[in-house]
Amino acid sequence: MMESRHDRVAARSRRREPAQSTQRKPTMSDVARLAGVGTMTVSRVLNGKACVSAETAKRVQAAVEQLNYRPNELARAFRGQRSRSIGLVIPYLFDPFFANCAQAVTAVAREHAYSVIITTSDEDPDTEYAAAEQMLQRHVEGLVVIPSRFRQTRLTRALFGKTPVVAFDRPVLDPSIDVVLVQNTSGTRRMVEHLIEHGHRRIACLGLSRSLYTMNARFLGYRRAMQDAGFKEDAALGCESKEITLSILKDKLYGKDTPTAVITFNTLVARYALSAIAHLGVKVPSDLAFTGFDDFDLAEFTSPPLTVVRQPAQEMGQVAANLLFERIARAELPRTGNRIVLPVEIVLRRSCGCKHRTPVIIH
Amino acid sequence: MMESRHDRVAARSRRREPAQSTQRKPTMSDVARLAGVGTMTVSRVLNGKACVSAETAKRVQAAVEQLNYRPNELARAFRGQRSRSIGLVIPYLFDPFFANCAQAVTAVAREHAYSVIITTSDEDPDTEYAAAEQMLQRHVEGLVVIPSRFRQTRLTRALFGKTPVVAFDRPVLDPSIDVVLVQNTSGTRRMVEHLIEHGHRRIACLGLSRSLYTMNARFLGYRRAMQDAGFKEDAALGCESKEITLSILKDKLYGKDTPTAVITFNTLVARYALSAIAHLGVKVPSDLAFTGFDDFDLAEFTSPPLTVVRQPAQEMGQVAANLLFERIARAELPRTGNRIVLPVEIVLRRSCGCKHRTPVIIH
DNA sequence: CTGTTAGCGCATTCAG
DNA sequence: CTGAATGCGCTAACAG
Repeated sequence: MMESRHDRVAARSRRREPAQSTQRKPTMSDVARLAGVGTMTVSRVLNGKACVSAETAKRVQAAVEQLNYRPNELARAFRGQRSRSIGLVIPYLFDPFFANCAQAVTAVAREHAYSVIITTSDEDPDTEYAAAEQMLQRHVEGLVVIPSRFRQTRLTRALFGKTPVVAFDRPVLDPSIDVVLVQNTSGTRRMVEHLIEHGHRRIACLGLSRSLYTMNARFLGYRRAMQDAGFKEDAALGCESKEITLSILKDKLYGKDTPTAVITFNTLVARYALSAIAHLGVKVPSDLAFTGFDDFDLAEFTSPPLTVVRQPAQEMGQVAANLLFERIARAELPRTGNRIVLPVEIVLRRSCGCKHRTPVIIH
Repeated sequence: MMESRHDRVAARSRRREPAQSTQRKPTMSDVARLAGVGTMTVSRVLNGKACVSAETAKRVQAAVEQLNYRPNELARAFRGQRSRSIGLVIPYLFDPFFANCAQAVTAVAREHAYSVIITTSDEDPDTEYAAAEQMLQRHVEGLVVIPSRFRQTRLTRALFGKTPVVAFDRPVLDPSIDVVLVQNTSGTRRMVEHLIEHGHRRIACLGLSRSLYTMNARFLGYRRAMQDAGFKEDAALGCESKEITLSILKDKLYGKDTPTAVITFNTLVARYALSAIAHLGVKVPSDLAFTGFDDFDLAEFTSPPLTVVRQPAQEMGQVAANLLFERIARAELPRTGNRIVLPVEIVLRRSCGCKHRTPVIIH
């Protein structure tokens, strides 16, 4: 029985001998052998540790080139407890707003020479949870996430242990987690106030469920502005589809107390509403002033150009990612996380009733 | 000296003893100890190998739950030579077209329980190359990539070795790499033919450099249609900015042989052109018929609604990812790769001169 | 059905 | 300044 084991070992060594030109990727010891040094020396050269003579360093470099050696990041991460990767969890990628956030995060990660593992949660808390868990199992060094529905998200500090997490666009319940937001409430309020300055009194808002943090925050801004002005709220927060939105809008516009202005709470709902408005033959802004939350590339070319609250998507992703890398560098978790709120801009085009030939931006 | 080593080892064992409630994540041997079995048994249970009695399996499960054990994916990947991850390299994420592609890829990956490492190349061959190399070092099992400029991309089979790669949206030079494309040329040709049917003879095209595969392919479709009809080409393929596009369009529209119709080759250029057209006060479609390549969410709400060639972004990502997973499963590389071309649709709205109240889609 | 042994490729000890 | 030994957590290959 000793025999058989010996044989195996021998076979193994034999297999390893060539180490060259076979399909197997070269390892550090291949490099070491070729350079006539120990593996540690190679490791040191690769990691730029000073304590290697220029002489040997050069020999090692040469061997690396010759073998076209590339360190196995997997082994390195496994051994060194540092995976040089972060996780990114967002609801969707087909929403340009989220995509812009993601772009910023990947850009920051690249600056730090980190990889990004990305997953879409589809706004589903379970998918989100599974994604986070999966990333943790991959030992990401940190996580940037746009949490799904506020009250339902299963993301907690307990799950993450000592892995830093930054939430953005929407907060999580756990106050020890950093969060980066935009001025949802005040942005919306200012937009509604602008509508009021145009002389509107009956202003409707259109959005999705208030169980989404941003929807609720924007609704609160709307409510605040309306209450301050002493006007009556007119909210429809179930615009889940083009059809539903059409029927909601039809009811409103053909009913009594017809609104003379609306604000939509995101681009998706704006699209549904625009579609309904076109269908109903309503003229914007003469019959109905139209405003939205979240700018988009072609907002200037809709008819009429849309007045919107613009949120800094890229900046938000960037700030969130930078915050995460700070945490990673510091390697200590705060009792209570940061809460950063980024300013929004009001972009006045013509759908609100303004006559500007080019957009006017208010900070 | 034997002493000292012995001491170290002893210290180590001691440190390991508790294995409980400390910060350290539980390992398989923690589970094994708790369940009173060997680590292999735990491994087998976790990987669903049948050869474990239901009895022990249950004990192991219980131990896993109790310790809240999660396997270390890094170790697993390192050991098993299977990282269960793929790489995704795309030019940008802020372009909705690319973002949609990415969304589809991540969705397919999730179905396969694979992670996705994402990087944006910014259309830069060097960044792209570095990204690919980085992913290879992380031992992704495959790569899905939208290559940067055709002739410059440094992505080659040699770089990838036996790791499968699927290119999409744009091909690579290496014919052994699978590629998924859309009907760029014929789509554009059909669109131009439609313009011709509307009675246009002087049709200009606006795009970016032909060094981008898609630009060139679309230009070829334009050229083909114009030549077939016996009309003169009028191409401007340097629309790199809003300003440049404005000056190009101004020259064209105020010059002689004024075009009566244009086709833009992507959404970015469409935006530049739309801006210029608004600036110049040109009426669409009466003064100038307008068409584009690549549909977008709000194309219906521009003024007038835009007629475009619609390309199946999500489907392309999906097909590419599925192809990759096939290759991964098969574990053998083909001499010559697949070349899949997906059909596009012509979406007739009103900017081309059609009077449709709702879009008409031609397959 | 279950346990033992060994090693994936690297970097952290420690000893020269 | 350099090298040898050791083990990260897991699983393939065997041995019982």
